[in-house]
Order: sequence, then C-alpha cells, then structure tokens
Amino acid sequence: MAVRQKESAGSPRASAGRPVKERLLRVATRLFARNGFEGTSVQDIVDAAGVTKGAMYHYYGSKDDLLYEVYHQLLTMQTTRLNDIVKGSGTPEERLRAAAIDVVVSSLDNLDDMIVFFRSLHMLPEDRQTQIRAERRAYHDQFKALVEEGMADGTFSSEVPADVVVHYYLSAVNQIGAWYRPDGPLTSLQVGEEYSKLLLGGLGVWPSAVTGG
Amino acid sequence: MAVRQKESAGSPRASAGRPVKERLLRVATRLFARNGFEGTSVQDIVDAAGVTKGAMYHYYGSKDDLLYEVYHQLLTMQTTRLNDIVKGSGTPEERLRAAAIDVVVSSLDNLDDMIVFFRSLHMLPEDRQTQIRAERRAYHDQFKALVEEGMADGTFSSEVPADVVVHYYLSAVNQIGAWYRPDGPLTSLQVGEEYSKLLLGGLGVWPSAVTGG
DNA sequence: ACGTTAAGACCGACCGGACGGTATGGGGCC
DNA sequence: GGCCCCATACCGTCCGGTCGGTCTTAACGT
Repeated sequence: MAVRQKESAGSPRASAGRPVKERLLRVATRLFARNGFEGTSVQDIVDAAGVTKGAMYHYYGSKDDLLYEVYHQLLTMQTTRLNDIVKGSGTPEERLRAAAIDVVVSSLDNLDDMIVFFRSLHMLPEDRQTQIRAERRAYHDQFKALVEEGMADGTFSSEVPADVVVHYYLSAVNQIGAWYRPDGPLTSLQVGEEYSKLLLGGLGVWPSAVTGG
Repeated sequence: MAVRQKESAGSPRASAGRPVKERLLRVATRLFARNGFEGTSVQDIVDAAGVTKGAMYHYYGSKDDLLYEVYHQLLTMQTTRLNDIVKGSGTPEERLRAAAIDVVVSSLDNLDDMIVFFRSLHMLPEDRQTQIRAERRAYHDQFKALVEEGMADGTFSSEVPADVVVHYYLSAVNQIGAWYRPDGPLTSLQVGEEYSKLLLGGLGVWPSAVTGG
C-alpha cells in the first residue's frame, strides 16, 4: 500500500512535496532566522508553508513548540556528533581538532537554526529554557573534558583554564552566523580549519610548520 | 479626582533621584536584557521607572528609539576607547593586547547593553540596522588593522587571515554575556587577560614563559 | 460489492486581549 | 500667561490560539 501520496491541485506552492509537518518546521526556521521569533506571526508561517492555521495547530501545540523543536533537533545532532568524536581514537590533539572543525561545519550547515538558537532562546518558557541549557551544558562539558585531557598529558598549555577556553571557543562558533555568508569566499570546512587553528594556537599548539608570516 | 500629590523637595518625582529620561533608558536596558525587546512592553518600562507612558513618549519617539539609544551609546563608547588604543604608542603586540583586554572589560562593565545588542538588533527597522552595522564594521576594521600591522612586521603569524581572526575574537567577546556572571570567581579584567592570551596564542604569540602545563 | 463508521488531516472564521501609540489636559515654574 | 513635563484615558491593530466543520482514506461488517 502506498503511504499517502496526494498532490492537491489547489496548492499554489511549488514548495510542496514534503509532508506538511516537516515543511512547517522548515519554513518556520527560515522565517525565525530572517525576522526573529516575535517578528514572525503564525499566519506568516502557515502562509509560507501553503497551509492554514488549522494545519499548524494540528501538528504543533503552540508556536513555542516550533521553536523548541528547532533547538532540540540541532542539539541532538551536534551532541551525537561530538560524542562520536570524543569517544573515538586518536590523540587529544587530533580529537580536539576534529571536534573543533566539526562544530563549525555542522553549525554552518544549519545556519538558520544557529541564528534562531542564539537569538530567540530567551523567548521560550522558563522550564524549557532550563532544559535546553542543560543539554547545552552537557555539550560544553564534553568539549571541556577533551581540553582537560590534553592539558593533563601536557599537549596543551594550562595557562588558561579549560572552562574559559571552551566558553571562548564555543562563543566564537555560536556567533558565526553573524558574519559568515554561504556565498562568500570560504567554505564551511575552511572556516572550521581556520577556527581550529586559532583554538589550538591558543592552547599553545601549532602545526609542525610555520609560525611567522 | 484624587490626583497624586507630588513629593516636595523640588525633585521631579520620587522613586530615584536621576532625571526621568535617563532612568527610562536605564530600566529599559535592564528589562530588554532580562526579557528581550519583544518580551518587554512599554507599560513594563514605565512601571519600572515609576512614570507613565506620557513621560516616555515625551522623551522618546518610539520604543525603537529606546533600543537604538542603547546601541548608540555602547558603540560610541567602545569605538572611542579602541581609537585611543590603536593610535597610542607601543608595539602592535602591546596595543593588540590592550585592545583585546579593553573590549572584554568594557563589555562586561556594560553587560546588559551587550546582551541586548546581540539579541535584539534585528528588531530595529532596516535603515537603523544598516547604520549600526556600519559603525560596528568600522570597529571591526580598526581591530583588523592592528592585527595586520603585527602580521606585516612578523610579530603575528599570518597562518589565519586577519579578517577571520577578528571575527573569531569579537564573536567570542560578543557572546560573553551568555556565560559570564558578575558574582562568579572571575573579575572582568581577569577574563580580559585570559581572552587576550587566547587571541595572542592563536596568532602564534606567547608570553616569554610557559607553554606546557 | 456496498454501506457504515471512525479517525486523521486540514480549513478558516472567530475571539479575547495585549500592545504600541496618541489626544488631551492639568499643574508647576519662569 | 505661556511653556515644559508628564498623567490619564483611549484607540486601532494584530496576534496566538480555538473551534466546529469538511474531506479523504482505511477498516469493518454483511
């Protein structure tokens, strides 16, 4: 049996094709990123998705739910990826470099989500903010563990506390949506590599080669 | 009707001693930082300031004006300070370090303004956003010039483009309000010093001493 | 094969209220 | 009496959310 395969003729949208629920989240994310959470009305979202409010409230309990979903998906994805890297093989330096690059790349590949994340988190109800922050903190701690490992075995300088280092680096990554343009000269991987060099440099580690211009 | 009889002593209203206009901006900034621009109503602001809407719309043309004022004051202040440092004496390394520390300290000393800045800029009308971004860009360019100067004379590594370095550092600073707590263990100066070490390290420069933990 | 029922998917008119902003007026000070 | 400074009352709009209803599809009984 075919699972739901209809194509309404009355839909003026070409964006169709995907299931409505997924489409709603996608367009909502884009609109939130462009106009902000409060600058986007539910009507805007459903118009862009080619449906009506009835459809949206059929799939999501509230506008907040939509926002929460953005966070949840992004965090789950990034945490999973970091986990794989941390638990993988290689020296602390190799793993930290991989993690540093990965967080940049995965952030740039989901730029809209990132922009929404760090601009509209405060619009969620308190309890959900707390939950998100807890997940975020877990991410931070994983990263920190990696840094501390390298400090313990002498690979990294302990000049600056690991906590500060991680805050510093993740802050830089979080704000990346404020200046990076996908159509600019740098690929997401290139940015990841540059950023990871800056992080490792800050920890006293430089690639075997060059140091001077 | 029993109209409130005002306090004697010549002062305009009770509550706080400062003039109403300044008080409005101050409480608005705090509320914006706590609850977001969109999460703060004009009524909230005037209640907190102990006046009514009439007073607010007497001094400010709109709610947007209040937000703009926050940005303008912060940017003007920081630009002035950076200017003094850039044009001052000392090696590029000394001046960059001073600038790196100063931007952290002046940001932490105006934490609420910073939080509002990077969370609610997008709520301003397009033309004002453009203007603010231009001022911000000027700040960025000043900082970049300092980095390039050091790269040119070989003090700093040219491994990573100056533009990326500056985006990286200023992003980290901009997000500082997301984790720093004034009542925590670190003073703003200490954070500035740690951050500047990480920046300089990323540029291949370390204090004469240590590198290993 | 056919009718009946149930449930999911979605529509769209509508509501209560909050919000930014304004019009008007009164009181203190020169 | 004229001029700031500010209070009070009020307005139009917009927005998140609701609710009854319709259409389609699947399941079941006969």
